[in-house]
Amino acid sequence: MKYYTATSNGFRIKDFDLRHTIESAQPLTFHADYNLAEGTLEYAAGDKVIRAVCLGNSKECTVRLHSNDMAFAKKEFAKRFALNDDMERIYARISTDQFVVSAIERYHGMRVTMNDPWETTLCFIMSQYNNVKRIRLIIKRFVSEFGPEILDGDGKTVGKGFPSSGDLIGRTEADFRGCGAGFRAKYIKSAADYCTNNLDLYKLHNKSYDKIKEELMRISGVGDKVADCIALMGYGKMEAFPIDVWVKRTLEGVYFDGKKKKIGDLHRFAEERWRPYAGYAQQYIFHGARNM
DNA sequence: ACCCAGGCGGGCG
DNA sequence: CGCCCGCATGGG
Repeated sequence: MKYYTATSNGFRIKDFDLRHTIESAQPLTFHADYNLAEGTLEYAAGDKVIRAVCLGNSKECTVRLHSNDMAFAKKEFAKRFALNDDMERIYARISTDQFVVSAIERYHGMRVTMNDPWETTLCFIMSQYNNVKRIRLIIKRFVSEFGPEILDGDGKTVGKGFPSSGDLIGRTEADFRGCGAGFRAKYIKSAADYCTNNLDLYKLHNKSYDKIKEELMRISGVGDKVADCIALMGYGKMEAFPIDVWVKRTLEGVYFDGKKKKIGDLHRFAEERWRPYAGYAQQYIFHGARNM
């Protein structure tokens, strides 16, 4: 049973909502350009620019892709937007109470995206003690300042790619501060060096959630919460349940009568309640909480 | 003007 | 261990 079908230049997809996915503050959405009125999206992936138009509704929609490498674009889009996720099964599992059910109703079709591990790492280091609007501003500056040029077939520049860790080697903390990274600049510098020379993020995919998190937390500037975000949105580890201020406040308010709980206790609660899709529950709780 | 933002590392008891 | 503090910067 497939939840989407490929067409010559795109997909027909069930239970997919581009808008809610883009607005839910995931790595791709920090640098992609999205036009709500037109339903259009443009983003860089690898050394390509991909454009997409989404028509229809969250139950059933059509995505038309534009790219000079359609095979790559289809593969990238399907992976990035988690088109293989069985949303009916996921919704059935995490619909444990009215709070989650109403969040699913409001944001039906929102996906937990699968992003490049380094892209995810940089984005979430940038997210600490920051707000979504400003994260977007800073990440876009990083792309335009440090990202490699993307060329079309005729050698003309059509955009900038997301800067790899190697692209940041040779840049200084001051360069990153110049983009508005602030006190996070030292973490970015350290992480770029570490991920270029000491830790290959692209060799962790087949490792366990625990092992991946342990490796990620060796990066300066990556703690428990950011590591969970990377495990979830960079490696697709659904047992990851990032607990930020929004999620913590919401869990305490909805499930613990407003009483303060320890992060560890909340992790155990979420794991028990929503496994193996705790990550999806988190994304709906987070997005729901932020929009109240 | 003042306050806060998808936390983290470091220092302290 | 747990707790508390400072941290750069742009927008409300």
